[in-house]
Amino acid sequence: MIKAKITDKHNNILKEYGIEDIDRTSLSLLKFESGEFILLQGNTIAYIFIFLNGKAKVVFTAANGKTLLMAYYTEIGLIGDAELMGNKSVATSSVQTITKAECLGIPLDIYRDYLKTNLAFMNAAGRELAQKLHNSTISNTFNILHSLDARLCAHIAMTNKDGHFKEKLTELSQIMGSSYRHLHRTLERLCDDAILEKSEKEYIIKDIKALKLKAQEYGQDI
Amino acid sequence: MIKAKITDKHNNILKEYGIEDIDRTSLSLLKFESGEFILLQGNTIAYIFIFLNGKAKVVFTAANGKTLLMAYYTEIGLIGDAELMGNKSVATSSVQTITKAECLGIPLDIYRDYLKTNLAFMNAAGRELAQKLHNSTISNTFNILHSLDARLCAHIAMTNKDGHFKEKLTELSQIMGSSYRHLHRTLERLCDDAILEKSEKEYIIKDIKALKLKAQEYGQDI
DNA sequence: CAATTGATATGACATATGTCATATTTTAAT
DNA sequence: ATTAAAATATGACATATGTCATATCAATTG
Repeated sequence: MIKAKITDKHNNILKEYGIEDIDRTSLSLLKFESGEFILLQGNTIAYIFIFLNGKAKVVFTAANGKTLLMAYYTEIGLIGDAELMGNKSVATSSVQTITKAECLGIPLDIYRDYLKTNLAFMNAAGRELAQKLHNSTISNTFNILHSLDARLCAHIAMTNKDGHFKEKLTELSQIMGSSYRHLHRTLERLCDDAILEKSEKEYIIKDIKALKLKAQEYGQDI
Repeated sequence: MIKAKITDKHNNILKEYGIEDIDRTSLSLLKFESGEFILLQGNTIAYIFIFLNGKAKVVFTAANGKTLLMAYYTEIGLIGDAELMGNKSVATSSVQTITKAECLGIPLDIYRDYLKTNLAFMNAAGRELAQKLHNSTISNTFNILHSLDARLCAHIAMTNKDGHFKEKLTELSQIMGSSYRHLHRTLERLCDDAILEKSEKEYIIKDIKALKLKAQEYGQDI
């Protein structure tokens, strides 16, 4: 992750969150490579982030050590808001980029009190938190009602990089909450159905329409 | 549901939410019988509620019409906060009592703006919303990692009324996201294992320890 | 290069869960 | 009380998913 200076084009974003009068020199534009962690569950949170662009996944590590996929960031949104609002100093989940991504970082040592006494910000953060709760509900519903097949298709569609799908399957089975064996079987079937095609080192998405159809109305983001 | 007047003993609760200076005569103490709906998904929300006592379940109706169990209210907490914070005028889920329950009702036509410009309330509501999101995450994780058996035990333990378990099984299978057939099989097995016992019209909880053990760390409430 | 480890691949079998059919019982309506 | 509708109960079978064993392949290290 490298730090850069924020520019005037970020002004309207800050304004959306009601924090346009914040000191620009105390903010950072953070550029993450694919695979980097923006938040790591259990670690102290030093910044609240405004996710700007790219894609990231939210994963939660359960008490038994299993790590599960919870949500994605694909649009502008807050990271760390749940912890700020909940008065938690450590991250309650992890956020890991799956493409290059950019965030604005707002240092909490300076601005925690400012944010929590800023009505416009509290309203914006509350609105996002409500949306995240709703997304979590939708996701929960989807998980209960659908098979790995559908969840996997949703994941592949979401993480789609120009028609290629390449992830470490051992890890993927973990975050999808399935066994490696079953994940592999399910991928095999998607190949049999000509939705995917296996090449040497990755899967090619051959039928994105069918993929999205199987993923159905799994319309969660952020 | 019957309305009653609030009393001085509610003052400290109002204070916890930073709304102790609200006009008492505009508030109602609402008493619900078991099975009544405090919120009905899709209906306009006229009040934000402070759940005081009793037990209630949060259920969500998906696009396909299936209704699923999301959470419980067992302690003091807000109902309708997600909609208020998310600027939704209609309920995004339903809340139905499973015992007698009491709520304070704060009429939104009068107090919506007041609440959203009240920093203490916004902080309290934000804190609760963050907690609900976290509970939803825990619940989601539990659902992915565990079988109906464990989820059912958690539900029976949660709704336990002095050792008796009596619910409409067709409806229960719906909200647990399982088929009736499988729910019945699972209850049968709990009887085989002497955790439940079937009597004429209900199940008796014979081994609450074993029940809670199977339900594991499903520690979600509100 | 050999050896070890992690990742991928696959068969065999067990358990979880869904679907369908169908019978019985209970509840509600006439 | 009679009938219709809803709820309960259960068998049979199919599909989803997990566990275990094992083989191959790739990457890493000494």
